Amino acid sequence: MKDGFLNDLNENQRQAVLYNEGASLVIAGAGSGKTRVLTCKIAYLLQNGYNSDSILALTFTNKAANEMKLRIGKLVGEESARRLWMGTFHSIFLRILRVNATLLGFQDQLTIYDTSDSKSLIRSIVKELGLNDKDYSDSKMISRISNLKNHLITPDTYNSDLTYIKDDEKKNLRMFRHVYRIYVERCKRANAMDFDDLLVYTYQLFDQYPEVRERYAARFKYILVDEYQDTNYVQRQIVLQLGIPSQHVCVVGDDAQSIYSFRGANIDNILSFSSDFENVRTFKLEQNYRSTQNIVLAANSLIKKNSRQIPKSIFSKKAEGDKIHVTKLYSDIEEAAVVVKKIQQLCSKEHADYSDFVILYRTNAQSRVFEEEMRKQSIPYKIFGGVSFYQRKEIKDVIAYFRLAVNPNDEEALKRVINYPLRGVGGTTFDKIKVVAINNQVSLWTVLGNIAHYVPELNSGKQATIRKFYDMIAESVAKAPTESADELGNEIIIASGLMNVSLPDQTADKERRDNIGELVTGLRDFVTSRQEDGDDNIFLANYLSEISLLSDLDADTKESDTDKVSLMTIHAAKGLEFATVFVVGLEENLFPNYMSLNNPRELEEERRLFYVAITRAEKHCYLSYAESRFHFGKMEFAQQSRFLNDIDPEYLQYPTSKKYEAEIDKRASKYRPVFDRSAPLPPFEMPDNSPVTVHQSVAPGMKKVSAFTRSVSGDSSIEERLNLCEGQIIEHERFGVGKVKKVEGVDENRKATIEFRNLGIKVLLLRFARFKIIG
DNA sequence: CCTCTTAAACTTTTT
DNA sequence: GTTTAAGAGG
Repeated sequence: MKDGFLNDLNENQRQAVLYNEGASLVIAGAGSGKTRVLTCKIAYLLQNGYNSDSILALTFTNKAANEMKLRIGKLVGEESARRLWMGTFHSIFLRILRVNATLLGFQDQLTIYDTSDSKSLIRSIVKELGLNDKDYSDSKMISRISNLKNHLITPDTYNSDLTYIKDDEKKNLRMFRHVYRIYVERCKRANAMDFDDLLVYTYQLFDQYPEVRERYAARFKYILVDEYQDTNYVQRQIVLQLGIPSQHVCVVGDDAQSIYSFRGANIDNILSFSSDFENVRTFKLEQNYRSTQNIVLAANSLIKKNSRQIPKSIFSKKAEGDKIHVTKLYSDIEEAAVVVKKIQQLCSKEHADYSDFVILYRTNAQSRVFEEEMRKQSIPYKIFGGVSFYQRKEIKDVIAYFRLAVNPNDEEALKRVINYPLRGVGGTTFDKIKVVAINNQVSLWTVLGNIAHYVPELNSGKQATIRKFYDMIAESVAKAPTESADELGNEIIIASGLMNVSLPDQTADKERRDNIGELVTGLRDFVTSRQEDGDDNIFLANYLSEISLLSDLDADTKESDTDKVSLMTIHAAKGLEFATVFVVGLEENLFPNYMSLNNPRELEEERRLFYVAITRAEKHCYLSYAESRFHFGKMEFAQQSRFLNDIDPEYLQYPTSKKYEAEIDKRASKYRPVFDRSAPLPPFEMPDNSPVTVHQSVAPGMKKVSAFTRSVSGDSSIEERLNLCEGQIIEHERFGVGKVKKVEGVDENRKATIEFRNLGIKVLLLRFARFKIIG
């Protein structure tokens, strides 16, 4: 196709697309067609001599990358869009590191540690060093480490800098440097990288191997970066490493929408871009094509309250539109009910689609009440974020086995499944193995492979179980490089015994199995879709590196998912737009969040977050807050957010009419919280002649018995119990009445298989089991 | 020595 | 309201 798409651009947009002689900075206000500029620019480059694989386009979310690929595909054809190097910083760098990480002392099959893996490793290290986990909490450690990594401060640098060490002394974190050093060592020994490592090691690769850097710098003839205001120090450095030689770099961003400083993002990157490159041309996109004038003006008046920003004046030529509605409610429950009702109304009256609506909140925890209300009113909805599919326990279990097949040195995966399903390798045994591994500076896997040599004090039975586990994993390791991902995946699920585990709760058990089934389906889909793309050999390693960087936001939207109300955090909503937006929970301590109240910089970030929220709206924007809300399972009271006062009242509409107040009041009684939850409950009465005893409270010193325990008067003696025979009937303290099916073993190993009336078959170790022989 | 039950602690936002 | 650490029981 011709470059007809240039005609759809305004003057500034067109100039930004056409200028490709040197570095350029595009300051793009909310809704100003930023994505359009990026996609058109790439399409233009492709039509003017650049190949797909010579263009590098970096984004922050997979979602943004995929959407852009789709739009470029429409302009220039899917085939060349697919071959672009377009993706998140993390996924692109993983792709580079998978080829080059051996130079940095890694083996070729890298594992990615997600945040929970990192935390779990930190906890182990803190424990091993004998530090208390209050001062050295995993969250504190991980954020410190992340911060250091994002500023390219290695453990070596850290250890040789007295200012850091003195600072730690002052904060009573003297041992932190050891935690950091060991953490990095252990990741490396496990052949694993965390999210930050993907950036740090890429930087180091280019820094220590100039020929590698030159190769990639030459390959990427043009580099584009989306959301540049959200880049951190190391990301900026890598852009410099690759972009300085050619100067063909275009970054796009909006300082007003910088909302990731907690992750190390630095607004100054966008300000210093002009000095990082030569003769930078700057383009400003100030016309908002998304929202009505009222929304744009309201947002402008809000952001003006921030001190640091690049001057610009965003305007809209759309209709004036509604004012922004502000609603006060009694409780979080009422807030949910009113918002959902409003959506229903608008859908029936104005024939809006469900997908025109989004509910935005500050924290994921707020989604619950809305979810419940949507269910109750049977309105289709879709929650983004929160607990991702891949974060579910059963899925992480399966993935851990997959990870071991690809990289058996993966310590966190091994820790997770060495005793799941239960095989009798508990904490004590595992600790022994770990101590040996640390002392010998080898991985856990190495110890397991030669258990008799490393841990001779383990009895032969334990050694045998461990050898069995080792052989099972070793078999999958052997097959991983040659067998297709879906085949091997299925084999592993069977061999691991994960499907033999059943949960006591039937619904939970079914859900668990369904989820594993869904994972298997997903794996098969992944393999077939890759095969359709012409890749014949798809291994578990490919699958893992694909999913390790996926978040739930990226979950592919199925056809059936189209017409639904969206629920998400404001962070997740960046880059999206909706006809009608509800921003909920506008209360002090929640939004702005209490964590940021003491720090003016963080408070400004919260305000930018609010700015992002409002500017998602095309036509209607509703703000609401509740005077009371459940938090930590307790009722808490709140005041309206200071941010509501930051918007020029000219653009706001408070519902002041008498009629409205009456209506709210009427509804309120329905949702008004019950305040006397703490009042004493009436005594719980048990039916007469029940053998069940209820202990509501236990006097100090008394043995505690849980409620509803069937009391057995006097167990049989140990001799009687050890002489138990087949066919006898017993009554167990907890399990109730059962019949002895089988007795085996001698002396202290003597066990009985017993069929209980209510609970089915159990095996009891007679030395320990407490029961009474009743027949 | 392992496993189940109970207690405590915690939640900002994400690759 | 939910997930992880310590204690008791088998």
